[in-house]
Amino acid sequence: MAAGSDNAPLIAIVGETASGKSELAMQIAEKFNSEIIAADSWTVYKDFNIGTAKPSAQERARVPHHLLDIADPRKGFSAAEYKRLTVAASADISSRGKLPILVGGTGLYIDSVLFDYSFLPPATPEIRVTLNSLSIEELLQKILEADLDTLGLDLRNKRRLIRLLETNGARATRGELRPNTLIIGVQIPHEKLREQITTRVDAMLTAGLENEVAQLAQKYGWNVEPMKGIGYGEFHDYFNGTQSLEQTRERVIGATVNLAKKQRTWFKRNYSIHWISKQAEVVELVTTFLNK
RNA sequence: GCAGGGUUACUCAAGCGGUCAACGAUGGCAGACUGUAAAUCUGCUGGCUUCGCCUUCGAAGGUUCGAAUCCUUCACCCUGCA
Repeated sequence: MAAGSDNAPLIAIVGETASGKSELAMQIAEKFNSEIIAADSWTVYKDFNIGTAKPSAQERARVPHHLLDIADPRKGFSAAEYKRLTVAASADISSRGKLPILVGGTGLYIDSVLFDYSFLPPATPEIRVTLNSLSIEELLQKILEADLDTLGLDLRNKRRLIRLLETNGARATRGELRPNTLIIGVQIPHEKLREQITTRVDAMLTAGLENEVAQLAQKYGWNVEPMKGIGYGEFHDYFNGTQSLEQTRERVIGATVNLAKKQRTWFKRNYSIHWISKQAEVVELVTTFLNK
């Protein structure tokens, strides 16, 4: 069966960071003979463990997890690669008679799979470097000269302009929601989320986040992509001595809260999500879905 | 007690007679989003019956056609001399 035409049942559990979706997914997975596919742009990187809240070895022993530790921090990663690997993993899980559960908070990655995004060819590094050095005005000038259609494009977002030039004006497309898919959204009150984020950041610090960051900085330097992520980048000033550990902690918490907000905004526009607040509802939803 | 500096919207901070409901930053809210997405970008952020009106720039008076901007007094804070 071609990966793209795989129509076996698929469940996606989405939500803000620290909303409790991972634990929920574990329970559903154990109950329904499933395997989990992480839908997270940071847990794909190997060696970045504590700060990304990556599932532990014990959790992975309880339920098989896919798409973790598959990217080299030095090389970066992309949504297109994510889609390809996830579609394949999902088909593989289904072919073994198990239920794939997509779990995560990276909206673009999730939607790329659920709505069959058609990614355009990747950029060539040399061209990107060149385009990156240009100003927005210069990029617009080039777009004008190439007579590319800018309809609906955010002309103030440099990355979008560069991408338009790279694809020579081609636009990617988005399909309908994948058939036989159940999307569950975990939502909790803002106040409670903030509490859980604080608790989780403190747990990360207790688990040795500082030490992990120090080692990763040593191994990869501060410029690799995942090093700029929440829970890592904030430590740069701390190791420089210009910021206390408490200030670092607060910055990490603040950045996480902001991330949660952005995630909420992304998921809000997806009307196919079944938002739930109690776990009991989920078992019922999944049961009904599978018996259809 | 004398001399000088300060008091601006949630916070920080510009403004120094009209173009000021008041630059900017942070914070907050909302949104966009297809090969960097924990990224990148956008809008709003005194009140309201929102092409306009109302109430603001420590307080109260005053000068002026017109004041956050000038003058007087008062309150509080900081600095130097006592």
